[in-house]
Amino acid sequence: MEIKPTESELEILQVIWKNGQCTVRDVHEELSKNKDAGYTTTLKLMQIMHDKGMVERDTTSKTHLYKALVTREQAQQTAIDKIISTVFKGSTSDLVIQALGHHRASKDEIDAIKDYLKQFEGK
Amino acid sequence: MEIKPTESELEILQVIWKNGQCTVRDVHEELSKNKDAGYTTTLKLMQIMHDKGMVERDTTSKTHLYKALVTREQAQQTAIDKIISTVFKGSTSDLVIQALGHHRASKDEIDAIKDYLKQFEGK
DNA sequence: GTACTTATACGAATTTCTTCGTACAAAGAT
DNA sequence: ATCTTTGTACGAAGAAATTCGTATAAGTAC
Repeated sequence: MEIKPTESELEILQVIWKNGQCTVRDVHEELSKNKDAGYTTTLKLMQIMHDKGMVERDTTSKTHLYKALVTREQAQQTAIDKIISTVFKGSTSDLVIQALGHHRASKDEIDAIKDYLKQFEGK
Repeated sequence: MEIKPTESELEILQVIWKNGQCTVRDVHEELSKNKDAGYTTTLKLMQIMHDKGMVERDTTSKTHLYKALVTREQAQQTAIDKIISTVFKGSTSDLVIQALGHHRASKDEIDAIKDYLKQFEGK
């Protein structure tokens, strides 16, 4: 099964990922901070996401509760796969170096990466 | 100015980046290997890209020659920016670690990254 | 020169994504 | 009980991206 959230769906997923579970209103309030769209727009999108199997919902009470079925990790993986193949000629290291070059990471982040790389030492 | 090639535009840019310059037919032949679309579809897309200023073309002879105006590096940067903000909560190191985790890089690649990180040593 | 192939131009249909209006049901307030 | 608020459902308009058909001009082969 394909996991390819659209731009708007990703915005919504971010909110759900952060909160664990959300009502349409929760999501809408959050999105309203940065852009303005009508409430029913958010509702409709979330319904479509449900149709696509991206989220599940608890309809016990009138106000439905949504949870993500697509994990952030899955979405990350899909996103990375896509850009590695479309703009990085398949090269992971190109991606890594480009990422580090333009988004100056903090010392902690650099350290985390160095630690991570240590596991490849002996190989 | 915004640089945001669509999915199809990226496929085309890849071919142009690889070859330096291309005719519509060059691009179309290449794309045909992996997907099937009509020749005029590719043509139309390239014309649109030209309208958008993504490519330039030499129309001296009947068969036009296209070159990219958007560089691969620009596209890479745009792509990274986007996924860092949409799925990586703004964390560059998360992206790097996730990338390294799932796309096992070769030893050379790992070394390249380590070298790259050395420049942050003293800081 | 005539027929055939190869190009570009471009309008328009299709598809996908986004946005919104309207209808209506349920819950809450008075 | 009725009015107001808050919620879902859903059709459909709008916008953006993709696809293709047809017209037509420029080369190529004979």
